[in-house]
Amino acid sequence: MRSALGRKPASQCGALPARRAILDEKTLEAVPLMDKLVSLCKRRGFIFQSSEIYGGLNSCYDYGPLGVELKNNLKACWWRSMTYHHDNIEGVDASILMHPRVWDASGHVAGFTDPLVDCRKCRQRHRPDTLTKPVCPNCGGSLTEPRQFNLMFKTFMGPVESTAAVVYLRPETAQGIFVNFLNVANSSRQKLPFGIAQIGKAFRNEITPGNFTFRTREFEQMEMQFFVRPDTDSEWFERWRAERMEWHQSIGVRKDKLRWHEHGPGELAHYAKAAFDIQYEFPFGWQEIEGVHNRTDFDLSRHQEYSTKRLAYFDEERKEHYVPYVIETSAGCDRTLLTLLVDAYHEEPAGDDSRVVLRLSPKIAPVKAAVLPLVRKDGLPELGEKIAKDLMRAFRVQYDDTASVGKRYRRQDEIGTPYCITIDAQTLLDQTVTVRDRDTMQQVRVNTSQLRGWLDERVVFE
RNA sequence: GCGGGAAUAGCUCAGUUGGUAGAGCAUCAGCCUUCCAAGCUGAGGGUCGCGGGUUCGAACCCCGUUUCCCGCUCCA
Repeated sequence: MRSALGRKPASQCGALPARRAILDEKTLEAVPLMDKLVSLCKRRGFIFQSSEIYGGLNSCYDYGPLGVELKNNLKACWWRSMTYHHDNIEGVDASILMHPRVWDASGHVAGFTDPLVDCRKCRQRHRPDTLTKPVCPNCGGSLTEPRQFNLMFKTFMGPVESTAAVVYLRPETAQGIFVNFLNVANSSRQKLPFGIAQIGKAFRNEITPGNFTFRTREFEQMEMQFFVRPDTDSEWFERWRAERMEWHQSIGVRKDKLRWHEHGPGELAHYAKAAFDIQYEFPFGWQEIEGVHNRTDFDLSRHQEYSTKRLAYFDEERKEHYVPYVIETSAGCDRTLLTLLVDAYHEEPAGDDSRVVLRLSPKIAPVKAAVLPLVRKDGLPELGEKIAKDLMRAFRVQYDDTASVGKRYRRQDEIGTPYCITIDAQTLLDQTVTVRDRDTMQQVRVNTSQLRGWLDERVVFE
C-alpha cells in the first residue's frame, strides 16, 4: 500500500539525506507514528493490505507471517484467561451465517438499517424521519429519494440467487452465544452464574472505515457473555470491568494509555442498561478497544419471543424460573492487536545510531527467540542450528547466521523478539550460550541444557 | 457519501521544459568480522496504482477509476 504520507516530512524533500540524518531523533519524530508502524508492518510481514496486487480492497487487511503469529498468541492468551482460568466459562464457535430471524430478534434488521436522503445542492445527508419538511435543513435544497443503508452484509443461501433465501453475515458474534445459551447450559452442566466465550469474525458495512486496521468492515471479536441472576447484575458488571482492565495490562499495554469511557444516556444502545468502554490512546485519539456492557435480559427475552422457545433458566436453589441477565465483555481482536503494536513501538538511541524496538510482552511476541552464531566458523553455525532445532519443538524460533551479530540483534528488536541466543567460542568449551534481553540489551550465560526451561518460564503464558 | 491531498523497486524517496526510470536502505551470493545496524565486490527486483485520451513520443498533460491519508457525515 502507498502509505500515509500525504504530508511529506520536510526533511525528506530534496536531496536524500545521509543515513545518519534519516535516523536522527528529531527527524524520526517528523514522520507520524502510524505511518512508521504501517511501513514496519508491511516490511516485516505483520500486516498487508488485502488484494494489493489488484490495487487493494478498501478497509480489508491480511495478517502476514508475524502478524498471524502475534494474533494467534493474543487470541490464545484471551481464550486461556477466559475458559481455563474460570471453571464457569465455556467456549463455543458459532457459524457466521445464522437464521435471518436472529437479526429481527436482535434488533439489527430494524436498527441497523437506515433510510437516508441526500441534498442535491449541498450534498449533505439526512435521515428523512428526523426532518420536518421535505427540503434540506442546511440549505433548503431539494432531496433525493430515500435510499436504504443497511450496515449488515447480505448474501444468498442456495445456488440460484432468485429463489435463494437472503442471509446476513453476522454483524456481531454475541448472537451466536445467545441462541446457544440452552445448548451450552444443558450440555456443560454449568449453573448460573456462568459465561460463554467466543472468538470469531463479524462484518459491518461501516460508512467510514479507516485508521489502518482500527475500523474495518471485516473484523474479529473476542466476546464473553456472562449469564447471571437478574438482581446480581450490577455486582458482576463491576467484577468484569475490573478483570478486563487488568487483562489488558497483563498483556503489556501501558496503564496510563488505558482509560474508561462511560456511555451517557444518549450513547446507550437499545439493549444496554450500563456500558463502559476501555479506551486506548492511539496516535489518532482515545478509541474503544473493548466494551463491558450490561445487556440485561434483552437478548434472551427477545429470542424467547421470536423463537417461541422458553429460554428461562430454572434456579434450583430458589425454585424459580427467570431469564438471566447478561454481562458482556466484547473486545476487538484486531483493535487489541493494533494497540499492542502501537504501544510496543519504540525508537531509542543505541550507540552512535538509533534502534527501533517492539517492546511486546514475551508471552505475546510472535518470535520467542533467535539463535545467532557469533561468527560463521569454528563449527558455531552447526552448533547453533542444532540448538535452534531443539528449541523449535517448543517455541517459535528463528536461526540467523548472516551479516554481523549487531545487525541481527537489530532485526530481532524490530520484530519484538524478546531473547537472542548467541553461540560463541565459550559455548564450545562449557556448553553455555549468552541470552540477550531485547529491552535492556544485557546478556546472561545459560547452559544449553537449561535453555528450554529458562525460556519456558519467560515466554509461555499460563 | 461530500471536500482536500497523495500514489515511481520490499521500505523511504529523487526524476529538470514531455524524449524508453535512479539513489539510500532492505534482500540474496561471496569476502571480511569473536557481541550491538562497520567495510568491500557482485546480483536480483519497477508496464511509474489501474483504464482511457492528447502527442511523433507520457512517470510527467487531460478524463475516469482504485487505494491510502486529512476534514465533514456516520458508527445499534
